[in-house]
Amino acid sequence: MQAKEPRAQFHRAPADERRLALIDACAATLARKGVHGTSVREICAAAGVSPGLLRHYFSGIDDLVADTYSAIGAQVQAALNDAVEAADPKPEARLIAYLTASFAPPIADADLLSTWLAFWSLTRTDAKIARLHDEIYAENRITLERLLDAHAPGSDHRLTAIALTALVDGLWLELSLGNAPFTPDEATALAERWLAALLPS
Amino acid sequence: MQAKEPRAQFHRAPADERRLALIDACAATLARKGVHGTSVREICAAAGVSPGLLRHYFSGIDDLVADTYSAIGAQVQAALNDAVEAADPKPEARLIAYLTASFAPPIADADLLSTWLAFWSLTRTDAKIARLHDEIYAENRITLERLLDAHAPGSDHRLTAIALTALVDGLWLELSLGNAPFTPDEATALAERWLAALLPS
DNA sequence: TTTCCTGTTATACGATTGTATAACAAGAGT
DNA sequence: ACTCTTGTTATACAATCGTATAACAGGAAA
Repeated sequence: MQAKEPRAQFHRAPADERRLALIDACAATLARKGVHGTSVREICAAAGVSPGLLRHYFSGIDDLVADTYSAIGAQVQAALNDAVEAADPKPEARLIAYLTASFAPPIADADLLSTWLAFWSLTRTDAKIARLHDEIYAENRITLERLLDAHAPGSDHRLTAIALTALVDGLWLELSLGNAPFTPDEATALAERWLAALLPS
Repeated sequence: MQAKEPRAQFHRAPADERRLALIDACAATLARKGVHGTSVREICAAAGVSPGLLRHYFSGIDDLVADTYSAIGAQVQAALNDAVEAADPKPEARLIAYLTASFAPPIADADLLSTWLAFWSLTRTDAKIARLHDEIYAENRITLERLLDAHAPGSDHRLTAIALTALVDGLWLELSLGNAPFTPDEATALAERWLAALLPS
């Protein structure tokens, strides 16, 4: 004799809010459980919602993951821009703020890296994710080139921006992966030193 | 009426050979199908072997993935060392060869990156993988520091090695992800230029 | 208070997952 | 030619996957 379970109580949320909750839950699950452990049921459990609801807001789990990439990418850009605006208005200070923001929260974060790795690995198999990647990185590069130009006008900063992006990404990666053989402060010092060496003012 | 399938022919391979075949198949599957698409059956199909055989050589799929990380890590180190030995014996040439080998095959390779991303993402969830990561990166850093010391003896190259590793990793990453806004030659030129700027000879 | 829309839950489905088990056969040793 | 070990296949299993469907109930509108 099975006692029939009473249907769980629930709250009707505005569409935007629920979509966002699912996106957050997706990012959190990607971070904590990895690609392998991220399933519809796991995401919905993290969002405190029944498994079926995912497909009421997204056409499928792949669609949700893509939207999560979009959202996280925008969050990162926003955090970087915030760091720039919070800095001393001198072009050099703004530039350094942009570069070194990656070595402090919320950018230097193990959870963020984990989700980011998931997106990178999907780049090969998912065309939509690949397009998002190109967009996000192009925007990042343009922003950096603009800051470089404000600091040292006139010359072409394409390759400098590429190299600085690579340096920052590499440092951010090891830092967020954990057990890095250097501190965030050392990473910041490195970025400043390399910038000075390559852009004599 | 189902006609009984005749049992497939098979070849009895030496243990080492079959283990290696499974490891290669695991790497290839990780690269082509991503973490999500890498299953016991998929790996064994790639190895041309029945699904059950995996557990005759490995305690499970996680064990195989860890061994694959070991093997791929060793292959990468070997390729880097080969590049160094093939270079002009001058310390500077050896150092540059080590740094720029990442921008040419077999290191700059989309498949290699895909498997590497899988390993990175497992770092969070799998303790064995995390330990392997630390070992591989420590070895890489020590090698680089040694090459730096041969080129410019006396000073402490810890932070220089860290920064160069980050730069190279970042460039390698974008290059192998595809659609990079720079060529392998430009990456090589960048590494040389930055090295010269930071290590005046 | 009642109605009614629809956001939400619950359940079911076939496909696929990792692993366990037993039958088979390849090929070396005799 | 025969035996015997064991590498290999085939099959089965419970668990979990993504998705489809229908019943339920929250809560704004009337």
